[in-house]
Amino acid sequence: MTDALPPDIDEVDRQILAELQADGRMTNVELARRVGLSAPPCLRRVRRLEEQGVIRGYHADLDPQVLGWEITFFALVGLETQKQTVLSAFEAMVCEWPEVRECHMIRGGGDFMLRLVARDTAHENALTAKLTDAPNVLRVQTLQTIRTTKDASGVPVEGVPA
Amino acid sequence: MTDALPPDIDEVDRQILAELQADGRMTNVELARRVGLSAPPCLRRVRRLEEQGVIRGYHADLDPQVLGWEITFFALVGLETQKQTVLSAFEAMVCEWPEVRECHMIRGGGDFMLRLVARDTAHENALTAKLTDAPNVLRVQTLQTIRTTKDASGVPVEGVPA
DNA sequence: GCTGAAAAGCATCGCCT
DNA sequence: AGGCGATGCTTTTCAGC
Repeated sequence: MTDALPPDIDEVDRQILAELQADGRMTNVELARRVGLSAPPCLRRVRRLEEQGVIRGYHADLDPQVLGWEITFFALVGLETQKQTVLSAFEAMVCEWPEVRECHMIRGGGDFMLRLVARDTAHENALTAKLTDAPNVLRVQTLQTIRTTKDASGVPVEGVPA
Repeated sequence: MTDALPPDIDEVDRQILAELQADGRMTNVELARRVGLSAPPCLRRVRRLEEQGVIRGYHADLDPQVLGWEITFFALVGLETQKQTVLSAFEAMVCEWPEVRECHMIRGGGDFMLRLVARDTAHENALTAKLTDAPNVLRVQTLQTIRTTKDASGVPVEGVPA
């Protein structure tokens, strides 16, 4: 019933991760209280999880719309070849665009899934055109987000029943 | 050259947002130093941004693989109807699955884009089957992530040239 | 709206169990 | 490994500008 995890992460570590994923600015004293430890060992565990790379960082979660990003959309991009140099060049290009927030290679090469933000429809169209006109791009399918019901950027901390 | 933003967010606020998006656990003293303020007004600005909803929260960023989530994939789900009750029921169902991390309605109804995590291929297949067999689901297309080049969950804080 | 000082609370270290 | 106590820093409030 228990998962064998590569670095030894026990139940207390999981609780710590769940708490910090929910509130990354929680004080160590409060965190220690919640997991039933005193402050020093709790902090030692957090530092260890950071050093091990289990915790990769802490980020403020900002509202895109308030900052002027009215539109979130996805783009499925197909390239003309699967040549490694072409794939890498495409990745390098889109990673430099600030509107591109995520870039995932899918299905073994030649296809990418991007998540982008845009200020308005005109901006979205301009970005789509920029993608379509980029070197070696064969097709671009955009999927515009109408509404988002769940947006949990993190991962489940507990193992779940399959 | 300057954007007119709904709640009055000035250049210092933007700097604060950029810093906290990059490091959500930065101390207020360090943040104040970086934006060229003393600690008290800096803290007041952060609190105001939190109350206004510009900052929605702070989260630890965890490594999915270390926690046993080897696979991230997207699922494009088409429903049989666009009836509001059916759409809401589908959303409510998938939002309860812990493996579903994001749920976006796309293209005006009837279609959803999900981001999911799975422990292994068997788990992924089980999840896909569970989606396919769910009420009113017409088709499911899964897009498995091979590698991720950029994964910036946040948004650009500066306006960008269109 | 900012600065500066002061009080309360927190992070962090060394040592002990 | 976890807990206790001490120290220095941080947060937070409150006058005063």
